[in-house]
Amino acid sequence: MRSESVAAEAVPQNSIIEDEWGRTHASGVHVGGRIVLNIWRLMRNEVKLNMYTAEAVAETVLRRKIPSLPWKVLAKWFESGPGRARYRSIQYILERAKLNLHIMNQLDMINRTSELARVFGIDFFSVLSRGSQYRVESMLLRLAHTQNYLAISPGNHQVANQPAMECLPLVMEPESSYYADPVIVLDFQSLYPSMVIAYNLCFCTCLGKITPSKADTLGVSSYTPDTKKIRNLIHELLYTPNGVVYVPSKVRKGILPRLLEEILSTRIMVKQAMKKLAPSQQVSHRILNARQLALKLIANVTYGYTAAGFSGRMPCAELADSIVQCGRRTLETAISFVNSNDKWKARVIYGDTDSMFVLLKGRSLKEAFTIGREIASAITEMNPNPVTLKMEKVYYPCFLLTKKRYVGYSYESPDQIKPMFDAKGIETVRRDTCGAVSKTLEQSLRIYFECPDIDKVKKYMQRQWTKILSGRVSLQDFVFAKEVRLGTYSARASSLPPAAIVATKAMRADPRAEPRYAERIPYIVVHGEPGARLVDMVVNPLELLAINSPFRLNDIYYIRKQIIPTLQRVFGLVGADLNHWFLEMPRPGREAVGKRHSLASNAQRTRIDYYYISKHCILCGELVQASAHLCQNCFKNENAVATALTGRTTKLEKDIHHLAAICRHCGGGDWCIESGVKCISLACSVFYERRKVQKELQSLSEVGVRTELTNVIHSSCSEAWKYFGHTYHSYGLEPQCYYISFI
DNA sequence: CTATCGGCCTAC
DNA sequence: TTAGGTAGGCCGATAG
Repeated sequence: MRSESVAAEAVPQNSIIEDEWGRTHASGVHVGGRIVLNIWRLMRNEVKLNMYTAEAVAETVLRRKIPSLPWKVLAKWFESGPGRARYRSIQYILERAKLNLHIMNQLDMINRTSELARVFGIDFFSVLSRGSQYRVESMLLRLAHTQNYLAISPGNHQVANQPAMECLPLVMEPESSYYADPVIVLDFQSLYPSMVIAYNLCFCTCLGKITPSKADTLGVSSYTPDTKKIRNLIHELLYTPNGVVYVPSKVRKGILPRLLEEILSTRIMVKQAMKKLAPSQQVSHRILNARQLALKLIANVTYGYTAAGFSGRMPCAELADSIVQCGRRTLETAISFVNSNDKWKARVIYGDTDSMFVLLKGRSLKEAFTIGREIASAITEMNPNPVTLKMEKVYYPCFLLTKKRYVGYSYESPDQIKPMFDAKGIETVRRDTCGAVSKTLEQSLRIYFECPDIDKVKKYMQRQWTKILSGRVSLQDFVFAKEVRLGTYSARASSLPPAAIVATKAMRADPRAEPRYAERIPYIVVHGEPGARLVDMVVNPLELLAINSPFRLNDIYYIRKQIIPTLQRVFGLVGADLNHWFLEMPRPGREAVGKRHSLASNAQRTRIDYYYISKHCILCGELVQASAHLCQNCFKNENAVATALTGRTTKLEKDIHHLAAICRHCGGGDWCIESGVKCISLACSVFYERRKVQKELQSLSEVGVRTELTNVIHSSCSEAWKYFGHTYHSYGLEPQCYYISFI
């Protein structure tokens, strides 16, 4: 999203000094007396997307497709003088400007931001422009004043010299496996705020470390505890597992516990108020929901404030350690309680910071819910207020892969009929893989969860690989998009990351293509010369989508480096060997001619695929030599060729007509001032489909007149065909469509 | 082939 | 002047 201002007039940009912070945080547009919102930056926090172009945001937020026209086309239209074309170019820009308002409206940004401002007690723009420390301080300071505390902030050197934090949250190493039995997931609700309240942990209740170390500091200030006095009173004090002592609340109630108590109890009140609302009171419901979310947010970042060692204004390592260590002890106690309680015959198989995964071997879903509730209330009972263990869900079945990575079918109540597909940390929820990986992974997991028969997964995957190898796929599923931060990359590294390579290449052609800091730049992997590194094989998707592109999708890279390793990590746990599945797979075109290949020759074939450009006969799908359109058999049968070509061409022309009609309606405008649709939105599936059909049509039109010539020349130069486009040109041939793909 | 590092993204 | 944290997995590249 390039134009993001909600501003009438902008001062020249060079009058503002753009420093590092401005580059990474500001909007780039400054208007006196106005608040300028960078909607692109706002959207990054609002919705989780692969790319944040206006088209992508409009599609998810507004459920509306909008066109993306190249600047070149717009400029040409505008310069064509008064008339329909110029009108269209202006209308296009106006539509984009209005889009900003629609998006802001749809997401209720202004009201929600205002609500945050009210809850935290800060001004509107600070909600968006400043960090969470500011919010915590705002609330903390206000409360501290009522208790007659005076706030004095430490200096930079004091913050820098504070002792390092020593305590770590508990992250269990899971028993990586497939679990066919119910696994209940229990969470401590707001664990860290609960610890602060339950144990009265605060800056103002901390007496320091009782086990004397070299420390003559507490947090950022110099302080030496009177250990003798403290030891004498130890039975009246609170002693946390990291060796720090706090006064109990009856002696002095801490500011932090008081603040968090108010936040949590207010949140409960707000949630109760929400339940009482009539269905017609939607506006009030939205406001109350925004309010309770704001309260949850502030409760959760309060711990971060005490632990903000790098950037913090008032961190306290001992306090932060106490919070972490109390939390850890709470979880560890709960885990060993479950493990040692024979009546449940349960075993904790994983836990992270505040959560517990409990395996109930041989039990039913219903029994799991009963036992889960028993465990939750038993452990809540064991702990001081307001510590609460809640049964979140039951996985049935699930895979635990590694720390922070798991996936399962989840049930939130015993009467739930249809389970939810719930994945954490794996490729289905990550944005550093492409659609081909996340979709095949999710689908094969669903297949396996529905019926744990690995053969079904195998069949499914082999079908997908066949589709990929024969090009019957949308290139949209092969686009990676990763954040690029130019200027932050290590000078010692041999090359930039792939997305940065593509970005800098675009900047060489046009300096205005410089990406925003942390903009997600799309790229796609194409075939390269033998031994090429990944960074040598990445291009802008538009380069591959161009009608006369010399590039070919590196299907083997996607299968062998992306899809297989990802699925292997999951299904390897149930004995699958994905590489073997791939090698024994019937190859595209092979079935058609009834040939069977041994494993060895398939392995060899795979290597050849990797190094040499090959493609498929447009009629039977048989693998053919680079840029030949037909296999030998089809080539010989002239009549069949003529009939097939005519039929295929007619169908494709119908397809392209249909697709163009969709594109004409997109955005409510007719963009066909010239012939052909000009939109190049990488967020739009229709664009990929349109290019695919166009490419095939073009090569079909060529095949009739060029077949003979192409076959002759290419049988003689196939050895030289190693350096894709370059060699091709040296033979005086127009680069044709290499990406023919259908069966 | 293994160890290590930089980069990216996620869980909590 | 601005700026919550740590743990942790995995890819790709390079050095040994």
